[in-house]
Amino acid sequence: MRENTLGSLIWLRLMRFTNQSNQMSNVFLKRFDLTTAQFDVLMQIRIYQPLTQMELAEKVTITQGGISRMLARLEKEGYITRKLDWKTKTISLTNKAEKMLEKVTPEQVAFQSSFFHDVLTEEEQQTLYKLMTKVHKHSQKKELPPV
Amino acid sequence: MRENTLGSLIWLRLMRFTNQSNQMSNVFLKRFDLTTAQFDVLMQIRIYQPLTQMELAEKVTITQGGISRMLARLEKEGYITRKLDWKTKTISLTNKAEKMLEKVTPEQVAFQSSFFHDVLTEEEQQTLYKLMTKVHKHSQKKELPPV
DNA sequence: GCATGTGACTTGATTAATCAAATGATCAAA
DNA sequence: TTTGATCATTTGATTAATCAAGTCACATGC
Repeated sequence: MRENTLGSLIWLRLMRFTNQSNQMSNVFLKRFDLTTAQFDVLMQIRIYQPLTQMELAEKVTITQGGISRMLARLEKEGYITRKLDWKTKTISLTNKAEKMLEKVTPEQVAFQSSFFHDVLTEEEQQTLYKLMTKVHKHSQKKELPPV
Repeated sequence: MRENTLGSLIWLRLMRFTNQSNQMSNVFLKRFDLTTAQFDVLMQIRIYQPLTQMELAEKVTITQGGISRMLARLEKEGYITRKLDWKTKTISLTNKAEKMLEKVTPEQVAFQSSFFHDVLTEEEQQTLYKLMTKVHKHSQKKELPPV
């Protein structure tokens, strides 16, 4: 047990939980023909539109190549448009996507929330959010030690 | 903002954090020619060996197909052996893997822990662990609503 | 003892992510 | 007005995961 610090236990829990709940979310969203990643991207566009691909990639922690292909798929589905302004493509949602999100978002939000709402009190949720925010913000500043 | 319940904010934080720290962990482990997933699998084998592929797949929340290929890779690298007992393959670590883990584990554990240790007090870590354990255990029991 | 079932694992097809090299558009300077 | 520099995006190669169908060894019932 010497090696199992509290931190590594937390890490494992977080990984297992997100992995698993992500899979469940994919199953849940299949009825709308969406993946969790796609829903996430569409929501970010909804909030921040219009924005560039780089900004979007940054927000959802995916590579530029990844966002390029993902947006190509969403564009083919008719959920977004990309227009070339100056040298940058700005992304916006189509009406089709707005309508779809209006319907799907409450369900998906309820689904996500149920993971926490069912077992934690309001106060515990506040605490969890506060702690994870601290941890997340810290990790974004983190430098990897040199090889 | 109506739609952003506390739960969905937590969900997003967790996803972003694990996604990002997982990527960082992959970079960190590259020096040992390992991925985070491989390290995770090897650690589980170390703790629970000997065990079957099904049990292992269950533990690391991956499909049977996934674990089959992953173990094939680890076997080719000389980290594990699989022998056919009755109709089940039991997996164990090789000496090579034991030695490697002895060296890598403390570093990886320290790396994981640093995400939490640097910004949370011991007590806050305890709280975070307790809350995530509750949430995780609950999610494992969760049934998806029917389509 | 043959046929059928079952359980554990593998594999083919598909999907989606990564990295790194290529493309394409604008700007800046000679 | 061509040449190079820079920046955003795309694309080819590779890796790894999923699902579902396939294999293989043993068990069980007729």
